[in-house]
Amino acid sequence: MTVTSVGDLTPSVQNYLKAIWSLQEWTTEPVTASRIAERVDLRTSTVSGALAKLTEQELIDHDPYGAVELTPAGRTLALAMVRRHRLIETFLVQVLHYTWDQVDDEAESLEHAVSDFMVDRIDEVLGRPTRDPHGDPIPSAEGVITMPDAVRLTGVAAGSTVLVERISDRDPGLLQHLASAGVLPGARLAVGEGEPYSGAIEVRVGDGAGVNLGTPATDAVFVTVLP
Amino acid sequence: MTVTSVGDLTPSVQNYLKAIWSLQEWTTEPVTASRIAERVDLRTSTVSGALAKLTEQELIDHDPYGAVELTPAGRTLALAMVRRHRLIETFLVQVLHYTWDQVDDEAESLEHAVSDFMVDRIDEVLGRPTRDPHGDPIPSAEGVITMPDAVRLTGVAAGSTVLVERISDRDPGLLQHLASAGVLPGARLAVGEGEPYSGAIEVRVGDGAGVNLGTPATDAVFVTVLP
DNA sequence: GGACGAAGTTCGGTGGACCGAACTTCTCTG
DNA sequence: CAGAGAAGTTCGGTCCACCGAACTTCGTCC
Repeated sequence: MTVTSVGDLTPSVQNYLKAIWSLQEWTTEPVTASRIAERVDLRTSTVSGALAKLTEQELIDHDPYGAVELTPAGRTLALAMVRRHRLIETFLVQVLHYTWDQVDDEAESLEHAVSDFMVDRIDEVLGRPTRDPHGDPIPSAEGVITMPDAVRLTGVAAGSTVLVERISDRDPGLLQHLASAGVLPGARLAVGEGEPYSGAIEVRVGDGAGVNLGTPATDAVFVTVLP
Repeated sequence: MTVTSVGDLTPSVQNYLKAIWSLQEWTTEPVTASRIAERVDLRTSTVSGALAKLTEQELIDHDPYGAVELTPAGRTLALAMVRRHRLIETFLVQVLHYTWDQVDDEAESLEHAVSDFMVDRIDEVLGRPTRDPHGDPIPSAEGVITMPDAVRLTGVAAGSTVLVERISDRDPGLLQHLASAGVLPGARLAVGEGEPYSGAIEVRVGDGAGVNLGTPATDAVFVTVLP
């Protein structure tokens, strides 16, 4: 009795799967119960119980005290949730004129309520987009996702010119700050030195003025280095 | 500690309030526990318990074995849910190109997930509509609703010309049938005789061909009689 | 006015999702 | 290599929403 549609899952299960997938989207750090708990904002005791059920439903592999991994079935469902989330975000921005720092919360609740039919309609109306407003890739209806090979701005050498691929943070304040500085997906940045030992980087957007970005910000910005 | 926003209510409470309001939108029949149960598709024992809680929250007036009535606070919240529902339906039709028989189920789940902010955005994008795709009036953000004074097609005398104001049914099959016959809000109908004692009515839409409508259909169609 | 059936209520029980507190396991460090 | 602290698990308990079965109330009709 394998689950085939994400609509058959409870909202809570949908959330766990998406959280687990997200936690390993951009790193290879093992996914642990406490990291999941932090992500979904629940106690570890709650998560621990949930992991047992997910294991039983064969959506994850998890041996006690060990790391969590999605099974193929779990991954497929998680990607369906990620697809929902990112399509909804894109829709909110393009059709309802949300700003990109407003979409996450709204998408978080809508993603559990929309039907597969509606997801497809949204996809169609938007012209089957491949990136969401943060630059994140949108999985296809078949569950295929192609990750841009981007690096964190934090590690980029001074003097480089880079293209912003995606902004990973969910904090609206930081997103607003980056947006007002012009650091958006698709922007071209000239990377300079920061104040020595400050951990900050000086960045010029297009041909505009320079901005100083500290590590919280540079960690959130993923770029490809241009030749 | 009076509730002010519909978002503070549980989905279940939201449903009860909307159901109670809907049950007295077009009739003055007393709203009873069993009618509510039928509407929300739950057992009367469940509804009975729920009514006790709603009473305690001062959203309804209900003395045991008696009829149910919304308090002013309950009515305001119910109207907010009706507003959500009808705006979402309109949005699904106009923006996502749903047909009018597809919108009800989708709106039913979305209405619990959207934020007040999103409701307002939808309202704005649609140009602050006053009727939904079925012709039902949409309450304003302030909770004002103006009912068209329409009558059921069932009672209209042969020979009249009428304007379709609204279609009240939620059965997709009936809605499709009426739509394909051209019986839509805004349509002009010439009402004729039906087969004697059949309970049916012959109706001509615009200048098209005639259709026979039985009572299930004519009961669902609300019209104003033109001079 | 009494009895019957329909409508409504009460009550015990279920399942999901969550919590805090107590306990176990793991890991790292002295 | 022992033990402390962090991470993870277990367990009892809560709340919500629902159900079925048993019971009560109401209206009506003979």
